[in-house]
Amino acid sequence: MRLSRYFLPILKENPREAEIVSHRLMLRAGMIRQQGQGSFTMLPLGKRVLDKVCAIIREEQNRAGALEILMPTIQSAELWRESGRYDAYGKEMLRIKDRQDRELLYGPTNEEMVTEIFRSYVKSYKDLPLNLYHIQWKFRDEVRPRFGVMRGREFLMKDAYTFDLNYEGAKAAYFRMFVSYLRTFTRMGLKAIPMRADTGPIGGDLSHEFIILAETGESQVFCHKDFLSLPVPGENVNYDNDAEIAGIVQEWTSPYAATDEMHDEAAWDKIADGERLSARGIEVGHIFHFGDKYSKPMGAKVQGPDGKEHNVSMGSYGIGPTRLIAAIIEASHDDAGIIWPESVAPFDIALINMKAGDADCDRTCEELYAALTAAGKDVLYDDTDQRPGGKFATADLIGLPWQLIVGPRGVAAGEVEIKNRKSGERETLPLATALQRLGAAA
RNA sequence: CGGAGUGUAGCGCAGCCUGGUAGCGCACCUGAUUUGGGAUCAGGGGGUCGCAGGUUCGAAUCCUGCCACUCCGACCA
Repeated sequence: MRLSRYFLPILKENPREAEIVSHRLMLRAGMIRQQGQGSFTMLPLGKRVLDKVCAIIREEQNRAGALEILMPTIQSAELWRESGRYDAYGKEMLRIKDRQDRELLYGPTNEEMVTEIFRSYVKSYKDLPLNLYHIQWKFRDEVRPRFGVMRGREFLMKDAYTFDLNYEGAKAAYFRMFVSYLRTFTRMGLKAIPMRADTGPIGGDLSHEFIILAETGESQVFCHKDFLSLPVPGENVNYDNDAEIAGIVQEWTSPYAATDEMHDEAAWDKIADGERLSARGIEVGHIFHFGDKYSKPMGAKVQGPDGKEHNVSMGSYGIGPTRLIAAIIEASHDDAGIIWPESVAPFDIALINMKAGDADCDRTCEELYAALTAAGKDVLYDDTDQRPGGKFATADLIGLPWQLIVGPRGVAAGEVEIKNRKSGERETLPLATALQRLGAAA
């Protein structure tokens, strides 16, 4: 992509309304446009990051056996009356009426709808387990939206819903999502720590929040240092092997970890001083087993091997992609701007032409652009006639992992410079070597 | 929903107290000189001063009501 043809409305100054760093940087880097309280347009750069984040989520959901669907945003009040939640859900639910005066709502979540889908097709235990997920916009009329996309009113959400014959099956399904989440967040360059969450009236111990550590996190968290070095399962993890999956979950739930709501001072005190990690965290995912909470009132039953009908045992598993983007920035930035992990960077490389209009610089840049693009790299080519300082500042701000800098002095010597955004290291290299370094055959 | 605050050009702000018809920096357009870490000079365009009433000869400025947004709290992915 040529910057001269791109839409990248960067801001030099901090917008007044943005307090936290991710909100500031997303606005400054031209990723988002606020359209109202807690609602945002994803501009081209932001959309690219969102797509990368969603792609990783999809790959890991699919790998763990979940099947993607897409449910509507507008739901019928009828459905919610079946579960009893139409009245129970508070003012956060946006209730609307259509022209026939039918009562509708903009979905804050989809348990009822997915349960309705399930019950109308699935009648036998032989069709289980089943895991359906979707990535869809949700609306919650939050009392107080804040922190940019971190707590919006309209936000994108990945929700998976599992259906199993009994608790044992549901637990295995829960574990698969647990492991899938470990892989998902790791692939985004995040260290996510699963922490026991409050299960409320449902009870049990099958609810975890996945928290990433960031200085600006909204909640206080406590955990054992061991989490920082626990191995994350690789691509070859076998989701069909319940014992293997359970073993991983066992390993990841053994050390102490709790948010301040679930904090247990007694257990905390037993950990040696040097082993404790007390930090701020951001919740990026939440998994929850809720048994027959919806299947029972809504009649989602299957016939078991015993010939009897069983209410299916369910769970739901959320990840907020829009929130994740902000969380990644909170965890990875410096004074100059964002530092994208390679897996979610909107482009892989910023190709900077230091002197657009100079025949040698232009030609060299075109060659590099063509070679890198041919090698499958996403390149943002700064072909504008801005001054070098401005180009560097922009490149640092939008945080692409690599900068490939082409200036008249280097070009005359057959050399270009590459800079790693994260480490700040720069190297002057012959063209061919630079290409190799950036993953394109020379 | 309680408390605090802010709305003046695309962004950041001054002007308001003490009323006289709007200004600064950045950004934008034209031209010239520049070009390795946010250039310089000259010229130029852009504003129903959040909205609606009121006071006044005259309102960005004073008064009333409303709206929007931000921050703190209770709540939440």
